Amino acid sequence: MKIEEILKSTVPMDNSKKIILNVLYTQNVITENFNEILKPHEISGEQYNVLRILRGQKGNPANMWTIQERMLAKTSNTTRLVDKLLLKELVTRKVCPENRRKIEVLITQKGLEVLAALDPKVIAHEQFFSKNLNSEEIALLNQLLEKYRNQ
Amino acid sequence: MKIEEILKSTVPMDNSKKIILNVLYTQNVITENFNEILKPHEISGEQYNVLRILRGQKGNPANMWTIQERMLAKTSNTTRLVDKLLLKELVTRKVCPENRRKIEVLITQKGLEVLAALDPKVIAHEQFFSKNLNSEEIALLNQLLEKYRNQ
DNA sequence: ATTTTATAGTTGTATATACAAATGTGAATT
DNA sequence: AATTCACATTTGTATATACAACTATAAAAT
Repeated sequence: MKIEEILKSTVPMDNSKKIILNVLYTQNVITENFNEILKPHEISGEQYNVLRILRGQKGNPANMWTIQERMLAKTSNTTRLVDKLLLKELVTRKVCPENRRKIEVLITQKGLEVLAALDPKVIAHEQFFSKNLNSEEIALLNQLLEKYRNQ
Repeated sequence: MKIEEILKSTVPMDNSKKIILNVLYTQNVITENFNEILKPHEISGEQYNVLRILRGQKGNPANMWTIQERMLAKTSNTTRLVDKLLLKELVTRKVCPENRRKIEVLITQKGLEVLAALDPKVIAHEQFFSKNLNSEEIALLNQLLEKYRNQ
């Protein structure tokens, strides 16, 4: 459905405005859908994001700054996100012995199992949304988004 | 910048996953930039959204449901958003005389003035992001996003 | 007329987010 | 060695969001 119909706009919209609304609305649709997938596993989207970053470390610990810079929303409070994951025993944290200001965060076996259970659902989620586009269109959409935000 | 560089991904990513990350990240960039514009006017993005809907009513009152269905994020608590706008005297609310369950919300002169002050900044914001695309690419990006989320 | 069902909005509560200030540690300067 | 500066993370606090339960009103059914 076109964005004007969704938002029941009565006046015609500039294409530049439409992109903003389309990006914001598409993000909402994706996020709501993804939250449904996460709900039975009792983790939030941001917590999932942290777990993915930690798995990507392949056994190396990540400190708070490393996690922060790899996250989508840089404004998140990483300390508290890690606190929540710690309570669920999905990560461990300890002070770095070389530099006691730093914290070493690692994903646990339990954390890896949660991700493994989610993996097929996440792939299905990604493909669900792109199934209406052919591979050229998918590549083109990525290029246009990257070009769009390149200031 | 490409999304893999931004998120410092070490492994190559599927294009379907990239779209998700590109949409989420682009939304973050747009929203952060827009919040900077709103900050001096002391309203949030959601509050701005409600004011725009009310101005679009052209003098007709909007009830809570009408506001809700025209908002980007349908999960927002419209009552409390309107409460905040009421405190700032940007809207009025009264019980609908025909159906006392309904609430009639109207934008005030002060609300219209806030929007009027923001209008040029909002247009500049929209055009700032699309300046790297030509008009065909802008139209194409809208089409692809609409096709993408069409399930 | 009374009860049931549907509609419209509000409130409670728990959790999340935003942003600034504070804390603790290490490195550099005097 | 003491002071200053930079770095890494945490904490406080105010605001926002999510979701369910609740209240009030209207319409429909008995």
